[in-house]
Amino acid sequence: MLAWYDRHARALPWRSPPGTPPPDPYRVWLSEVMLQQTTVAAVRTHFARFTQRWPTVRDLAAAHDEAVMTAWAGLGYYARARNMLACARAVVADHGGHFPGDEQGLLTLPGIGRYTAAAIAAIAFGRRAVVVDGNVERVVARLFAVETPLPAAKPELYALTDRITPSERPGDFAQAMMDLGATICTPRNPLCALCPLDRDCAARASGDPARLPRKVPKAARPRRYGTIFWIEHDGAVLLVRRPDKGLLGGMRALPTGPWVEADPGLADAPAALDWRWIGGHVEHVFTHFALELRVACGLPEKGCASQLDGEWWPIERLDTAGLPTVFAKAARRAIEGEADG
DNA sequence: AAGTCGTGGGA
DNA sequence: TTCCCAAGACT
Repeated sequence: MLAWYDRHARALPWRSPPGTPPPDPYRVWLSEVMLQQTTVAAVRTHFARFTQRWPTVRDLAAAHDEAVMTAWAGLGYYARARNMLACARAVVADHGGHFPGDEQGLLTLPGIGRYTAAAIAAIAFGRRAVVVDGNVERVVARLFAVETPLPAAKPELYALTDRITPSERPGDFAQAMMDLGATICTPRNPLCALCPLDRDCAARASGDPARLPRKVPKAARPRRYGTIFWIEHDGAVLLVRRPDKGLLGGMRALPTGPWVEADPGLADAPAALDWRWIGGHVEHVFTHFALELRVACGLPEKGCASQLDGEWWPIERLDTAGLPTVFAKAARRAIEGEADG
């Protein structure tokens, strides 16, 4: 694996080349948190934005919550941003501005679980650690032809990964396994002819490696309905801040009621206005439900507008508000809908 | 310990 | 279109 990695490692902004000294732990940590359940392509821009604006963990710890949440907007899983900020502040307050170098210490920090602690320990500190992400699970399930379906197979896959993890260059080994999973041992149509583990792979020998890992079927995704309230006054639109806990927690948002099983219409309107429906609707898919939104447009009088709770944000600069994608879609729909009449 | 938590891209 | 998936953590 290490020989393969020396030749085929992906060059990524948060990495050092194979066999060279490890990168700054701050950059390793930042990239690992961003990469949780998120594609490399999506992380690139946000990683550059964060490291340019906050070059050290002390800079990030001193940042305003709002600035960090805005910079994170669009990446998804917003609890990561809140945990990331809490983690940076804990590193400064409790660890003198230096990340702990061992898994046990890393695990005590917010947003760092078993995978991330192992990855940081191996990649940033050269510690031997068992690094198991989705890629590694797939590679190892095939290598040993593990028939147990996920997620029940996780302990078994962890033990098998432990067995093949070397003490030398543990960070490069972990990244090699992940690169292999991302580029060769892919979920569908693995490129076995290019794989350095070709002759050792039990699934390859069986003739149908893509069959593994087995997985338990997922439940169907329910559909929910909601209304977005586009409240416009004097070239600005009313934005609110969502509560810290729960879906899209802590993010700036357009006013909306609960998202429920049947179309709520104007039931949760934040004010008694002469609402006008924008044509069409907005479709957005979350992890565990699909959402269908209609947009209601209201134009308050001056006296009424000043009483509404929230921020009046200039519509021309709405792209700087740090809206999660679902609200950015709704805003687009509202602006287009108004233009259509 | 199953459910919660985003988003965009590829097949 | 629809489904699946991507360097998981937290409760």
